[in-house]
Parts: sequence; C-alpha cells; structure tokens
Amino acid sequence: MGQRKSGHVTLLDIARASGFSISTVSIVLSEAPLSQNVAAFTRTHIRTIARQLGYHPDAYARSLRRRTTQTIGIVAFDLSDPFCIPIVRGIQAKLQPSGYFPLLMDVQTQRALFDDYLHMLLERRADGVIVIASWVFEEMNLLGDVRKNNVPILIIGRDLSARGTSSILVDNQEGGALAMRHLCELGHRRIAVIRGPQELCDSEPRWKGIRDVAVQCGMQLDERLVFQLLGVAGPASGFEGGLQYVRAMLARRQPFTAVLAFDDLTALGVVRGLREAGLRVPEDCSVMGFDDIFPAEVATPAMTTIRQPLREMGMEAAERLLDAIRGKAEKPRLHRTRPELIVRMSTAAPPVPAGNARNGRRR
Amino acid sequence: MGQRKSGHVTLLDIARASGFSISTVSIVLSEAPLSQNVAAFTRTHIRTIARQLGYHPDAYARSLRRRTTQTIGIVAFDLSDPFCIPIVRGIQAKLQPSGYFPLLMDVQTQRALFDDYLHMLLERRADGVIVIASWVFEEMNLLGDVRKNNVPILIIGRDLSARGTSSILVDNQEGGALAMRHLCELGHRRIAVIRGPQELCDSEPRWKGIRDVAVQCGMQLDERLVFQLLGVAGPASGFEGGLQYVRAMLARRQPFTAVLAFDDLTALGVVRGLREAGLRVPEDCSVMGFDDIFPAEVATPAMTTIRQPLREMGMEAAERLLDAIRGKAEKPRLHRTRPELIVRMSTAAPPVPAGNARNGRRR
DNA sequence: TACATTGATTGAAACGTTTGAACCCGATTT
DNA sequence: AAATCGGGTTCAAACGTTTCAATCAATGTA
Repeated sequence: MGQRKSGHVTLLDIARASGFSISTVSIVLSEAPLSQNVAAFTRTHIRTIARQLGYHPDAYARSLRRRTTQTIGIVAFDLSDPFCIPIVRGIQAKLQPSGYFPLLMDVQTQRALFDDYLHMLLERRADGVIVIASWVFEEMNLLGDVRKNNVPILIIGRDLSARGTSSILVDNQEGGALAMRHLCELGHRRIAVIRGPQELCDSEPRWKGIRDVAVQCGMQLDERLVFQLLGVAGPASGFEGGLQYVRAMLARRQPFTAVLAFDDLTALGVVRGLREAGLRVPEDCSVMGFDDIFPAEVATPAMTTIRQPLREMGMEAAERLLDAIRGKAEKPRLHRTRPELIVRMSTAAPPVPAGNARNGRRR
Repeated sequence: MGQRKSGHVTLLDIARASGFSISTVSIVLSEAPLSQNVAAFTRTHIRTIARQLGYHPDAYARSLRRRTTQTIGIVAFDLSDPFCIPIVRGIQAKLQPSGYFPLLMDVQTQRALFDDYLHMLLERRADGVIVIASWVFEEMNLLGDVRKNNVPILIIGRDLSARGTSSILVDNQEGGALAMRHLCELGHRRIAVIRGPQELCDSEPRWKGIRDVAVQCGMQLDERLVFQLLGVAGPASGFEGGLQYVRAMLARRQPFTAVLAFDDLTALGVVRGLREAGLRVPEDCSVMGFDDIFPAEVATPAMTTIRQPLREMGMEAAERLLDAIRGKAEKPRLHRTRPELIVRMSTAAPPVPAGNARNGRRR
C-alpha cells in the first residue's frame, strides 16, 4: 500500500488518496476548530482513508509546529527499587486525564545516565520533569541546563527546596515517631534501632522522631543497640546491613525485644538474621520496617511498617508540576506528606517474662 | 538571556550570538562530517556560546529532518510486576552502547492504555517496539497499525511467533521439569502442585514438564493435590491463590511434604498459609517458586525457585530488535531461553518419618 | 446589478533542523 | 593568464505538520 520512503504514512499520502489537499486532511484529522466547516462527506471520507492506511500523525512534526509536546519526563534514580513504582503510578494517574504523556527513564543508579537522560528530556522538549530520588543524589547540575531552558522541575524523595526546586518528601520525623510509639505501646523497652545511612536526607529526621518519642515514653535508648547503615550501594544493601547487625547483636548476646529498622528491606534482613538464630518473629522479637513496599506485604510474617503515601506523593507531584507548566507558578517549596502506621504480623508484645530476647527459643 | 518565545535556545540564537550562519552552527554542533572543514577557531567559538546558552538540539526538528529517531519503545504490561524490571534493565544494557534510547511505558494492566501507548509510540516514530507481556494478553491488534507502518516489534513473555511476531519466552517445560526433579531428588513423593491460570501460555508447558518428570521418577501425582489458579487479576492474585489453596489442603488434612507453586508470588502465599498453620518451611514442608523475582530473594526462608534469565531475555530482545531495525531481517521466530534451578532455603528433604506433612508441629 | 455573506477548500508560511550544492577567495597548477 | 583547487562558509530545500489568510462558488441582500 502507499508506503512512502519513510515507511510511515503521512498527510500527503492521504491527500493524494482522497483527492483533497493536505490542509483539509490536516484540519479533519486533527479535529481543528475549522473542521466544523468541512463538509460532512469530506470528513468521513478522509477519516476512512486515514484508518485504512493506518495513519498516525507524526508527533515530531506536530510538536515542532505546535510548540508543545504534551510530554512530561519522569526520571527514576533506580526503578528496581520497589519504592518507585507506586509513585510512578500516582503520577500517571494524574497525568492521564490531562492529556499529558509520561516519558519514564530509569537511571539505574548511574550518575552518567542521569545526565544523559536529562539531556534527552530537554532535547525532547519535555514540558516538565519529575525526578524520583529513591536514595542518594549528590550535587546535581540540574539547575544549570534545565533552568536555562526554563522547564519546570520537581523532585520526590529529597529536599531541594532550599536550592529553589520544589520537593515532596514524607514527614520522616513523624514517621519515626509513629513507629517508635507503636513499639512502646506494645510494651517494648529494649529496642534496637538501625538508622539510615548518613548520605540520606531521610535518616536524620526519622531518628529524631524516634528519640523524641523515646524520651516521651521515659525510655532510654541503649546506644549499644543503635546502629547505622553505611553507604548506599543499592536497594539491597539495606537487607545485608540488617542481617549483619542482627548477627552481631546476637553474637554479643545483647538483649532486645524489638528492632526498628530504617526501611522495609533492612527489616527483611533483620527477620532473616533472627530466624537464622532460631528466633521467632514476632513472638521472640518484633520487627518494624518503613516505606511499605511490596515485598514487605508478601513476606511472612507480613511486615508491620510505616507507610509512605507513595501513590499520593506521585499524584501531588504531577498536580504541582502541571500547575507550574500552566503558569500558576508557586514559590518552590517543600511539601511534607503524612506517613501512616500499618500494623501487620511482625510486631507483638514482648515475650514474658520480659527482657531478654534470647530466652524464647524455638523447639 | 536570549530566550526566544519558545523558551528554548535554538540554532538561530547561537547564530546571532556568534555571527555565523545557522548552517555553520549546525554543522559544528551536530559534528557533521563537514565540520572538519570549519576553522578551528570558529568551532570552539560556537561551542562555547552554545554551552553558555545551554543549547540542546530539538530532538523533534532533528528527527523530522533526519528521518530517524534513535528511539525504541518498551511497553510493559504491568511494571509493578517485579518480573519486568530485570528485563527492562537487560534491554537498556544492550541499547545503551548502540545509541538508542528507550521509551518506557507502563500499561498498568489497562487494555485501553495499551492501545494509547502503542499509538503514542507510532506517533513518536519509534524505530522499534518491545512488548513485555508479564501475564495476560488477549487479542491484540498490534498487527494492524504497527505492521502498516512497518515498525519492527518483538514480544517477551508470550508466544506470538505463529502470528508472525518474534517472541522470547523461557522454556517453561524445562523449568517445570527442573523444579520437579529437584523435589524428587530431595526425596519428596507427596507433592502438591499449583498450576498457573489457563489464560497464561506458561501454564501448560510448565505443567507438562512437571508431569513428565513425575512419571520418569515413577511417581504418581495425586490429583487431589493439583490445583489451578483462576483468573489473573494482578500479580498479587497468585499470592492470594497460594494462600487459599494451602488453607484448603490443610483443612482437608491432605498429607503432602512439598508444594510446587506456579510462580514466586504464589509460593510466598503458600509459605504464609503454612506458617499460619504453625508449619515450618522447609522442615515440615518444602516450597518452590518460579521466576526468581526480588521478593523471593529477600523473603525468609529465601525461596528456592526456577530462575528465568530475565536480564538475558531483555538483552536478547534488544539485540534481535536492533538487527531487525538494521534490516538484517530474520524470520519471526520463537526464542526459548534456558531456566536455571536456584536452590535456597525453602526446600529440604521431607520430614522423617516421611509422609504426612502435619506431623512436624511447631513447639 | 453590485455587494456583502457564508461555506468549503486550499496556498503558503512557519516550526528548528540537516545537508547537498553553491559560493567566495586566495593559492597552486598548467 | 586562465584554469583548477580547496578551505571556509552560506543558500535553500526538505522533513510532516498546523494555521492564518486567501480563494472561489453560490447564496442572500440592498
């Protein structure tokens, strides 16, 4: 059939086939306002031919002319992090009805790729960009080129509002507090805490929330039971960290009845370590995570955790970005979302007689 | 700074700023062959100005002219399925060095979105398309429009080679056999099997591999221990299914020492069900999954499973697609990849005295 | 009869690139 | 002295759209 050299069917093909001019065909197929003036017969005629030939307007030519791409870029720093997906879903949900299309890029934790993709988005003239910084993100020259081309940008998972970029972040302090309060209320007193790595902006406030509640409850955190993940080598590094710290604690025979882990993956590592030693969760020791990612839900015991409203964060991000694109420019600011306690099966009252985690032994 | 109405810096801006013509600027910045003829001074001069202004060539204008987009579309049917990510990573790995950029779309299991995104890819003139059909995929009119615009396409996770589309699929029969053989060799004789849903093309061959090995081992599968997942409502539906079937088996007091689940998620559901009843994995009952997705790895006990070489499948797909794009057109065919047994902690010899799964009780 | 109005269609310019052909001009060859 | 060459640069056309302005026939109005 009338394939042109490009292999793609164009307006010209349809014009020829229908006997009308390119203009008329364009007006009909793009449903321009003028298409009301086009004779009904012409309209249907052109439409049928277009369908027969499998015509799709060339987005490149169209955007070039229209000077808008109806496209927004989503740059995920590590798409393999289960954390990302619900956010992406949230963004998509908001974007869909507004006719914008998401362009999703997976940076795979590679610094260089981040730049590549960002450039690519600029070259594709994305109308806006959302960055999902699941974990680490050092100096970014986002500012430079994205600013110069005045493309609205917004970041999730890191606070860059001070540098003039709108940011969305869970209220980590509140989350930490929520978690700690849950354990306290269950009656735990000897609680081990695995803090997040220094490089992560979430670590500090979460820890503050934990400490605040500890003092509220008149409890003192044993510093020998406080650990800190080091480095962020990937989403799985938390798992390894949790596993190692638990092994260490058990080897040193330090008594504890609960572990409050930095995130779900770390918590899963903790569970592994406890079970290795023959301890039961939650009967002998409670474990809490943070984030509420998918693996936490399908693990056994199902993980008690602090849920980040990931989907909502994505929706919020999309909404704010669309506002910015439409010119309702707000001051760049930090939006904190509210975390939620999700009680599942990995937490329970401490074993009685209370105190030592190692006295409830299996079998 | 010299922002034009579009907000984007164009060749014209740089031409004006540098005093050279648009042509020269283009030749320099796109590093066309002719750029060797351009005076060294001119080159550096133009480059500096371009950098200062934060120039990025307009991918739309460029592709329009060059008649190639260097873009390949990846359409994932459900990106939240952990199954997808390693595939995507594999594709990216192969694409990167060849200068192609992936355009990733998440269909979110919505039939309508699939069409939308496919159209979008056609409109963006993707040079090729890879579809990741993690689970279900009924009649698709892919054929129609994609063919008419002769865009090479390739599908992972479903066999459409009969309808003229190259496909990549794990050798399910071999995988099923591998799994069954592992359990047999451990000494299991009373093995419950949870088959995949009818709608899925993986289900049948996997089941065949299982049966073949069963007869090889002179073992008869008790049909009361064979179940079939029904419907595919989402990746989590396997989990629910596994959980329910185990509950049912236990309620009916049917003896079994191992469960061979259709996929990892189902297997995780099985583990949940067993633990609910106070049974230990693997001491009282072994559990096997299929796929080797991330949650299977971080669960406790770590899941013994059949690994699909997802990453490799992605790489294979990308390679084949690139070949097709470059005109090395092969006949559309089905490529079967080899599964691999991954032994972790969820399988072990059956409890002694062998036979009844319910005699090893906790505590 | 001339003039405005309407309805249907088309011409042509523009969007930002790329690129083959053309141009200019000084230097080399015949 | 004319012809050739070639380094450096620019012209102008093209890619596939969209859209304003223009055209043209037919109809209604003064």
